[in-house]
Amino acid sequence: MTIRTRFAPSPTGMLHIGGARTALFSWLYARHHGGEFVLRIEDTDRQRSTDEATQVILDGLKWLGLDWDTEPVFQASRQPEHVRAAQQLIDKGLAYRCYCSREELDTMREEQRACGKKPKYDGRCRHRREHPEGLPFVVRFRSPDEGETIVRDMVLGDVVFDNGELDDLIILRSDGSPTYNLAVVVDDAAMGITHVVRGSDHLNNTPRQIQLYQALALQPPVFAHIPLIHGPDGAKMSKRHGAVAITEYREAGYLPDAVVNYLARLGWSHGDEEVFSRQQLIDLFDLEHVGKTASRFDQQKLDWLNGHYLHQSEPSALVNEVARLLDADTAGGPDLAAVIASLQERSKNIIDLAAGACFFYRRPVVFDEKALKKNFKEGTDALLDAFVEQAGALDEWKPEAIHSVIVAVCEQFEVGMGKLAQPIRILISGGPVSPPIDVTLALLGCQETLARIHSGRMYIAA
RNA sequence: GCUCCCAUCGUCUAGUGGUCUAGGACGCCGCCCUCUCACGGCGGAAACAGGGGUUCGACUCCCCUUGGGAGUACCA
Repeated sequence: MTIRTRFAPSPTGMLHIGGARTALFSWLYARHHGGEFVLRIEDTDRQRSTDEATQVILDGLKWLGLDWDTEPVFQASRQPEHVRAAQQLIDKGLAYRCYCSREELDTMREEQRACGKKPKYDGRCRHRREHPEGLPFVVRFRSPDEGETIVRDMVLGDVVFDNGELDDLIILRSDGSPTYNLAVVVDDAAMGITHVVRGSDHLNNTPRQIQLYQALALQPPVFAHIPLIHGPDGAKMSKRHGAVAITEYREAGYLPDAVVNYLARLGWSHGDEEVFSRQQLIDLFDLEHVGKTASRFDQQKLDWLNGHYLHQSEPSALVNEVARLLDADTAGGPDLAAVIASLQERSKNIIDLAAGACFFYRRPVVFDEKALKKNFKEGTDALLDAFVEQAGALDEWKPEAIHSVIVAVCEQFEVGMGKLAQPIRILISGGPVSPPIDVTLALLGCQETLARIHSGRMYIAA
């Protein structure tokens, strides 16, 4: 049997890190087993679904590299199927029309809550015979009163629910549209989904869905409820709790491979290992090693992993993203890939890279006051004069040659390299931080270096 | 409130009755390297929530307590 998993987000909110991990685990499970991974947009709530959210889901998955196998299914388009299933249940006497108003239901629940009981529909329309003309109604599933329903979960093991706890849920709204539990069952069955991997916030729905599978005489899939990712405060990820659209991570300078690796390790593990390529993840991933405990989102570890992947990247592979986030025109300046190479090991994301690259393409207009004060002392001018003279006479403007000049000048004046390197660095970049000074100057070019040193000294003197 | 889930360093986790004086990673602290910032190297502090059982022996199995989380919609 071919394994087929799906990711079924609702486009009512942005796809965040939690949803992205659910998609990742689902995708990994399918890819590991050589199966298929499909996408279904659960847009049956027409009021709250937005095209923007749908776009974030699609863009986010593409960015992460989680490819899906067939055209995405928009659930709303399958409404006729859902209605047909509901009718089938009515015909079998397993569903019925309920004419209770929202107000009536609200009061009922309030009363139950007041008595300390779990709010449940009491089934007052179950045995109603007459069908009043023109009165709005919903369709409810007649759920069994006796016995228990067992969810056999690949992550959590067997979870037993007492059927008495489950009330008659609405499967068709008064406008005739299907609700989640009906649609998800009908569609998962129709799409041939073999394994449902989803967040454990859905665990409580699962016994209801299993009952629907049984009522519709359909084969239920295997379930795997993965623990949720909580925000740094320990609460569920939501718009309110620091949940950021997954696409924001791209803007913040993260690499998709790093995000994927981080997300995979949140809940899943493989011994002591931390770093996994995409292919290793596909080869090694399994549901057996997914833990049961919820985890917190740890930005620092993501940052570390991102740095790791950034350091390992080919500079040329980073050019486009850096250019996209760089606030300067690179035309006429040093080769961006070479600049990136010089900056890589001291950056942990694309934003750092872009920020560090900026001065290569734009002359500094202001100079860091603190750095100036700290590094420009009495002897500095003499050092700079000597450097300018000797560097200007160089036949070859290469790091080694530049390095030799700096060393020679410092030896001549019997001072450490920092006495000269720092003033130069500040003059050419505006601040006290850059790649190694010889590499930086080589990249900048002889003419530009000397021009900046000159104009910088003029500015400071003024 | 009720139902369900969960419980190892601050965080992510390894650990499936003895190999645990509990391992790794991030972060943190110290040292080294050093032209800045980083990278890197070395070292360190840091956890089995509590209480009962079961067992010759519990981090590992069972129960209770406590703590955390989810659900409880004509949302998904």
